[in-house]
Amino acid sequence: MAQHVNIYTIAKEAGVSTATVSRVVSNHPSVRPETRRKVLEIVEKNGYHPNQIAAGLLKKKTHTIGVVFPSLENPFYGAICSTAQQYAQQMNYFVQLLPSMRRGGYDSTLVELLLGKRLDGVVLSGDVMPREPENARRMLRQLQKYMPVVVLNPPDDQLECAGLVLDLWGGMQSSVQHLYTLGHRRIAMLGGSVGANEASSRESAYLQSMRELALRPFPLVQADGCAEGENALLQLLSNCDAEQRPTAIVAFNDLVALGAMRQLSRLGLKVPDDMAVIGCDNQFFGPFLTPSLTTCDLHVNDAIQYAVRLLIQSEGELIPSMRRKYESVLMIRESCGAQLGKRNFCQ
Amino acid sequence: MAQHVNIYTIAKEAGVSTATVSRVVSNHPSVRPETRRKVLEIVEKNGYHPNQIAAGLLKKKTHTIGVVFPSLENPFYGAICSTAQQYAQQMNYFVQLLPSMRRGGYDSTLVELLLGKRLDGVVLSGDVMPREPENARRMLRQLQKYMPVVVLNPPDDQLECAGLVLDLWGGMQSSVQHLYTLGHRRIAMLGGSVGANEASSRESAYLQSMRELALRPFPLVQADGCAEGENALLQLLSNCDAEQRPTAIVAFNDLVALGAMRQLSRLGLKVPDDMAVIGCDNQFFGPFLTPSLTTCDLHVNDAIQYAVRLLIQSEGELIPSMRRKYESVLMIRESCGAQLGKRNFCQ
DNA sequence: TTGTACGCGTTATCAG
DNA sequence: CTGATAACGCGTACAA
Repeated sequence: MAQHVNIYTIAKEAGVSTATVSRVVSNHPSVRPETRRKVLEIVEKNGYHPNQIAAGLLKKKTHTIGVVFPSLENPFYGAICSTAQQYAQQMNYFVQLLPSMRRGGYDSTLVELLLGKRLDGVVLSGDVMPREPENARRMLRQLQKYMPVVVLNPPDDQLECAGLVLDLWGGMQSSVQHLYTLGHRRIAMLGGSVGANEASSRESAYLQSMRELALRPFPLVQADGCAEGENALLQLLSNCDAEQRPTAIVAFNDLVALGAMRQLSRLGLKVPDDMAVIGCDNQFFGPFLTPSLTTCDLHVNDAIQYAVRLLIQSEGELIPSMRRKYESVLMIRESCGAQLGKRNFCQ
Repeated sequence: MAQHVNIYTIAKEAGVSTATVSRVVSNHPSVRPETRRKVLEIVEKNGYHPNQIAAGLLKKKTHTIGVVFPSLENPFYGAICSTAQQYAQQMNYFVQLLPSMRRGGYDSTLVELLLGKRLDGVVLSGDVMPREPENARRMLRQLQKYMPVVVLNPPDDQLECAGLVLDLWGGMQSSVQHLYTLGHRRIAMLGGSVGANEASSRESAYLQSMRELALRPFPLVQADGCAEGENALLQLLSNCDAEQRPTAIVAFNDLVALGAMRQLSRLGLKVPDDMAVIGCDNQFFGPFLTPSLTTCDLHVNDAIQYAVRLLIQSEGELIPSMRRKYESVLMIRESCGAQLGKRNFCQ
């Protein structure tokens, strides 16, 4: 495979200095048109492509931001990468995908990795933070010593970082409240990952919301993803007799909701008549299910877009510690049974 | 924000040469244990993180492969990135996301970009190739002069490149054939993007399959994505009277199929009894719809995994021009009405 | 307007 | 086992 020609080759062949070649390829104005033309000709002839690695070494800028996520299997993180990509592109930046190595929290190798890459900034999606607050604090401090960081859903309010906070808590609360308003009294929560921060947030929101409404919460069933959602529903129903079974479920996310709905249809239970379902995330497929899925939009796109903007605008400087909250709004569709205009909301 | 310390600082403070520091941090065996210990101590104390950019400059290796795609909105490309990411990670490589700038084909700036980044290789997903064969050929030649390339679904058999070919043609054919076997005679194709290569492949497969079965093809309706699928179905039905309407549709992909199914349910038409539906792509949500979606698995994951492997194993050398085909298999579920064991296949 | 020369932070080579 | 030094390819003061 052909060797890349470098700036020296071009300079020599064009009979000018490397400085001039550099000026030509970076569109510096102060170069005689004729010289420019000649250099460009040689550049074209030899197929010269300036080495951005070398340039970056000197300029201390990679024009690249990293996005760290636990797994792209989950479309939630896929959407995050997608949004980050789109917005970065507008700003003439690039995105590098950085999976967290260990399931459930990153270790110090990730910090080494990120710092070694000299990225211009990094977005940490919430679930990649270490469990132990002490570790999280230490890693973040180490990282932020050298690199701008934005954390999506920081696990801890005390953590010194720029944190964008999705309202998972409020989303769960509105969902439960909405179902209550529709007349439901036996409301279950379905799914959640063991020990995940967001999960515990949603779970505690569920438990507290139920308590405030003087309702008895159902035991939580772990699940993430469609297949697990299918199983979790079965497990939920097998835990109680038919008379005491929930009349409504709030799923951990839209995937779990989808799995649950599938299982319900298999069992011959109609959504929303026999069982109301509310998801969480507002994934693309929600409006197109039958019945369409009531879910909670977390405005994660806004958050990611802001994250990317913060990182780029920081210009390599530390982003001051702060929190910015994003509102969650319930997207009321059919699966919750709130057929607007057909049914009395407060029956 | 703190400056990164460099290898000189460490060397001086540890009282050794930069060469020794380099050997220590890269685990070179020939260094006295005591020296190593001492250096590591200084490294730890000062928070030294070797600059991979600088290392890459010398080693001419970025440990990064690029994935070029038209848009991450479409989960098909999301899955591609995800798979590439996972497999690259196993081989200790990284993935950089590279959107094609222009809708419908990349221009020469993309080549400049890729070459400038000195990536270790690049996967071009099919739809990013230029329309005009002449341009495609030229860009690919330019790119492959310096960088290993694998093309997913190359638009042209003559194109000199390593091409992984998904069997979109065969997938469409099996779908039509399957519906025919189930007794359908009025089979429509729904969706496709204007001028896209894969699209035209599927479209021509549809037309030819219908011809071979002595059936009259329905006029093609453009669509991609769920929302467009919804509309396309309406358009399809409005083009013919009720007696002549199709009894089965093959969708351009699973997104279009989902949109179509939604619209059908809105119109009160039952899938598969009133209308059989087959998708294409085998997206994650298919098994969990009601009815579950019959679709065509293209083994795109296998292809991408192989692409990444090829690129990494090429070690920077040109990958010989070749074609490797991936089989497509029909995932028969409920939406086509072939309820196995319930209905006679060859009625 | 153009050229010289140095620095960016590593690693590899070669001599000791 | 260790050190000195030359690449790697580019940008940019500074001088001309």
